[in-house]
Amino acid sequence: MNSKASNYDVESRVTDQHHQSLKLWLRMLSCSTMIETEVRTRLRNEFEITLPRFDLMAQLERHPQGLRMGELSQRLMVTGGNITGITDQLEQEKLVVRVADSKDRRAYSVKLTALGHASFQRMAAVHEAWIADMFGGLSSEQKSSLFEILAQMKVHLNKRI
Amino acid sequence: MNSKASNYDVESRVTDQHHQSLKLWLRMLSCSTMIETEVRTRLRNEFEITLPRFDLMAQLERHPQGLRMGELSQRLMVTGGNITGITDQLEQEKLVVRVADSKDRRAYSVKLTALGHASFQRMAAVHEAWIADMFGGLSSEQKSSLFEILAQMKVHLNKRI
DNA sequence: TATTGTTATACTCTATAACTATA
DNA sequence: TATAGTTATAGAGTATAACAATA
Repeated sequence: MNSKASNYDVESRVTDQHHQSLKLWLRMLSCSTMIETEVRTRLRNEFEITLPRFDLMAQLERHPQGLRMGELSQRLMVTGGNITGITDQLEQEKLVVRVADSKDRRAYSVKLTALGHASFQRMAAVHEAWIADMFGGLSSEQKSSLFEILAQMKVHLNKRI
Repeated sequence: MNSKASNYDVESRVTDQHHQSLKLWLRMLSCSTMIETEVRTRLRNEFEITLPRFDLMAQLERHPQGLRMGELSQRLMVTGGNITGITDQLEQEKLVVRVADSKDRRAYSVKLTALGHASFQRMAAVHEAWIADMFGGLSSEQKSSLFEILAQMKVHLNKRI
């Protein structure tokens, strides 16, 4: 085997691997975009809520003691100004409240109101059923396998991005 | 086994399945959002192009004979007005041209220019390397497996959405 | 009348940066 | 000074609907 042939093989394998990853990415993007678009549409049509507002409520549901604006900003991965806007809207609809922090007068804790909690429970149950239906084409084993692969993927992404 | 116990088991299995799907979806969304955000940022920083414009060029690269505005609208899954805007920008930069349709004077074919083709080739190679790197944490077998599972997923989604 | 594409407009989501109040 | 949050603004990205030209 001369070096030219060897180099060629290596390069062609690299290119094949590249193509495999690219095709995989396009397929993955297509699936998640379809689901996300559908979820956004249904949330709007059935509950008149946007996805970022739903996500903010989901965070508060998991943290009943409340979260500060800065924490919400980190968790939802958007800058502070946006959290102010989303929180304003939800507060206006009486779904969340800003509670003054007793120790730091610059800060607030945002909490779900009783109405917000009830409202989120109702939406979350329906939302979960939508997702279960959309993933219903996979066997339980396939879902587990997908879950594991994506876990590994995420670890790798956190190193590269 | 009485019917109450039996019902409870069924319900609990349903709920577990629901939770499994929901967790899976959140993980998948997180992975694809991370990749998509990173790709958008890099395209902007390194090539001063947005993702929709890159995607439109990718469609034209695959269809050298050109595509009509309506076809682009379908393929990119956005409404016509947006295609007009993206095409205007790309045409201004001499990357695409509108070619009058000889048979239907209402219609155009949009094609890549020589500059557009060369420019896309350069970007696509770098883009593909980014993706290969981001998926580099998975073995070839895991990628194949992910590819197959997503294929099945997509078939199912096309029935449900 | 129906279709192709354009224009006008508005809304959501996001980031950046200047700002206020407090630490 | 530094930090928590707000305000103001700008720019993607998208949809809807009215419109002109042509079929």
